[in-house]
Amino acid sequence: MPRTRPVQARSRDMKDRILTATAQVLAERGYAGLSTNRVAAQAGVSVGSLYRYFEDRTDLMEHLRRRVTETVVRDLTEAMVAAVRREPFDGVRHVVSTLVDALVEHGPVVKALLDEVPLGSHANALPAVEGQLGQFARMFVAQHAPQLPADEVDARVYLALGVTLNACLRIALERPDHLDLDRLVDLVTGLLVAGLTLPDPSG
Amino acid sequence: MPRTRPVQARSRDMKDRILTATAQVLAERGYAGLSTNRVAAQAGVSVGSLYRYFEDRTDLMEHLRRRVTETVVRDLTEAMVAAVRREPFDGVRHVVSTLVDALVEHGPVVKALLDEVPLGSHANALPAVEGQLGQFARMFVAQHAPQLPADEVDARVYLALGVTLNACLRIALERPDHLDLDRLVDLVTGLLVAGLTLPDPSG
Amino acid sequence: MPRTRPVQARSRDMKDRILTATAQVLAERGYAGLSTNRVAAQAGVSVGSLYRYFEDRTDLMEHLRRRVTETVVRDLTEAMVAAVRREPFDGVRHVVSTLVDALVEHGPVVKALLDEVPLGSHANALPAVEGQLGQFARMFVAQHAPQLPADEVDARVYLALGVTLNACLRIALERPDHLDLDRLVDLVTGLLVAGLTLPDPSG
Amino acid sequence: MPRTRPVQARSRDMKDRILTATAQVLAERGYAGLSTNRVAAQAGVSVGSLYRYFEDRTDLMEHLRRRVTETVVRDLTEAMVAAVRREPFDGVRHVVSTLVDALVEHGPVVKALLDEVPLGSHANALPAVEGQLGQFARMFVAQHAPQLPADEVDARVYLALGVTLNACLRIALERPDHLDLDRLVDLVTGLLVAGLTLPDPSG
DNA sequence: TATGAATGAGTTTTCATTCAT
DNA sequence: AATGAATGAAAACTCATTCAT
Repeated sequence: MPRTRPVQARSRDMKDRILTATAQVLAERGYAGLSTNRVAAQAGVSVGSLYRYFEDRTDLMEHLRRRVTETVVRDLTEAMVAAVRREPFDGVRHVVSTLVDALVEHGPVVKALLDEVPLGSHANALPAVEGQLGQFARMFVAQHAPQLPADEVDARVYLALGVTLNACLRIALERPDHLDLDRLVDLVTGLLVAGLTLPDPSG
Repeated sequence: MPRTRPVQARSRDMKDRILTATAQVLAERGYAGLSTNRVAAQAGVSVGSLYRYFEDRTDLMEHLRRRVTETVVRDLTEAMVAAVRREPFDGVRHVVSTLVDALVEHGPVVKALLDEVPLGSHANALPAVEGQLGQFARMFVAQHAPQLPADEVDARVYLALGVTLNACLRIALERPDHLDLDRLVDLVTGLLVAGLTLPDPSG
Repeated sequence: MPRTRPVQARSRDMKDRILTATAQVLAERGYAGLSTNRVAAQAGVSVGSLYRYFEDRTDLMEHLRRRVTETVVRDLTEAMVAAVRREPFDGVRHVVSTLVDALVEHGPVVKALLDEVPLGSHANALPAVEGQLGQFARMFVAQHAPQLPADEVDARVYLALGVTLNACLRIALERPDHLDLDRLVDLVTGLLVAGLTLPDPSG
Repeated sequence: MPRTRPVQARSRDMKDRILTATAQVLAERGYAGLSTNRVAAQAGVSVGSLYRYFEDRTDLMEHLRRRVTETVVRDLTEAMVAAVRREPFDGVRHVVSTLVDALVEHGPVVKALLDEVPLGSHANALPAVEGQLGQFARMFVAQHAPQLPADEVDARVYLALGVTLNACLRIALERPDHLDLDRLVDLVTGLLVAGLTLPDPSG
């Protein structure tokens, strides 16, 4: 019976520990208050170790992004599977609602990720999430508005992604108390469905 | 005939020069690469001068934001005035299109402004713009969907703002070449109109 | 009748104005809060002018010191003249009391002067005052302890100066409320008289 | 046999090195010429390191003060213990002499410490020393002038402290060559004894 | 592998001083 | 003479990154 686990496992532990610490520091002191030294301290690990497991401050953020993304994508995938068995509106609503929940859960980290992205529009702060959503949108269009030409679909999906992700972020991270979360989710759902399926408004 | 312009004019020049330099640095090296020294150098001015004209790094950003905001709001206001004389869809489209154009014009600065805001969703990086848009949305609802209850209006406007601003940002700053700008503007317009006027989807 | 006063007079006015402003700034914001720009502003004068009338920050302080010194020395001289007509103890007490009063009057400026002096012991922050006191001490010794040898007198005067000036500063600037000013002045007087006249303690 | 000393020892070395460098810079360029960068350079250490070992510029000065204070207080305590076994005058003289010696040893640092204190009278630049002296003065009064009322004792001790400390500083740091150190110590001793024990001069 | 002391370039900000007008 | 905009050296402090142990 080995007293030590295989190297890869321990390495995974360290990475996880450091990523978790990063998320904590982010939650407690914001992106501006993040420093590699602080992360290492929070993880109960030396800075040196942090640099053994991550190239770089950038690399660290990249991994954290990946980690969050993976969870959200997993949730989203599940929701998408469940969605196909429901009525169109209910299905979309389920996906939107799942996304909002996932974003709420990772609130501070997501915020930090957004701040870290040096781009104006933050839709692609979570590129994988966006990809997953895109897939869903395409499926939805194929099923409920099959008559749309390919480039029209591209344009609509492009917008729908940004709109949905941004709306969900707003709802998850900034919703004023007097607005009902469920109602907002309803509205986003309606918007998304309309945006994807409405006949060409300019036609 | 005086060889020197009045003090106030020169002072305005300096402020402008520094703000312009800030925008340039922002465009070239991003918000992370911005420093008071760099701005001063770019403006061909001493750091000391920068601090004569601006309280603070914060103050500098605030002024820059104001500068951009003012232009955009001015354009927007004009567009809103013109909009009331048109058909609903055309009016909205005009407003959206104007917003996109204004954002294109100030691209890099807007990006930097967005990055500077430590919030996840960047809808309110340009609060005045958002306010102006909100006003427009409320007017539109009052005119075309007067039957909606007050809190429903609140929720729809809240979402519409985020959605529109975000969509316009995406279009202005990140649009992939293969997507047609005008088509995207059409879509956003459609989305906005639908979002604001569609009968209660859950009802 | 000339509308303008002679140059020298106006120059004196400016100097005075600036020195007064310096004292004010000192009183309001302490030595650390003093800056040439601030002084100029307070005087309602440009920095340029300040540098026309004073070489230097140092020069400015030097002049301020001189100004305070002169007032204190004037008061002290008067007191000394009055002192010779009194009983020894009363005379000394009058001088000490006058010194304390003068220091109280110029409190903040004196403090700043002390802080500005790069020497540990502050006895000679006000060299002229010290000189004046020294003269008085020597007269007093000559009259009341004529038997002391010259070098003994030197030593006693040297100490008496420091002791007296320091004690008066303490009394004027730092006296805790529960200690009676008059009583402290009595004690200093006693100390001074004793220090100057007591027979050689080691002898 | 370990080639490296334990961490704590090395850490102590660094602190010491930096404090020593601080004292050197102080001695060479005065308090005004002190800067964290300069200290680090003098210590042959990076600024970063300085900030690893000291919170702050303030913290650095505080530690330096503590360091000096501790030595002086230690010497003083020893002297006080020895003093009780001697004749009154001899005992006091021993204490005074010890104080002067200690101040001579730490000359430049003490000067800087005095300059750092933003107060006019510098008696309490070394609060612990003053405290220690105060204790001694009270003991002395209790033993040799027990008839004095409490508030009179307060006033006398208050003055005695300032006077003694200031006189010792003068002797240690500024004594002109032609005055004999021992003679001055005698005089201060006499003054101190007289000041503490003389019957009420105003009575 | 892990550690964490050490580094030093870089940041924001202040202020004495100059000089063109 | 007077002005005050402009200067730029210098200060305190931070933090990503390295490397000897």
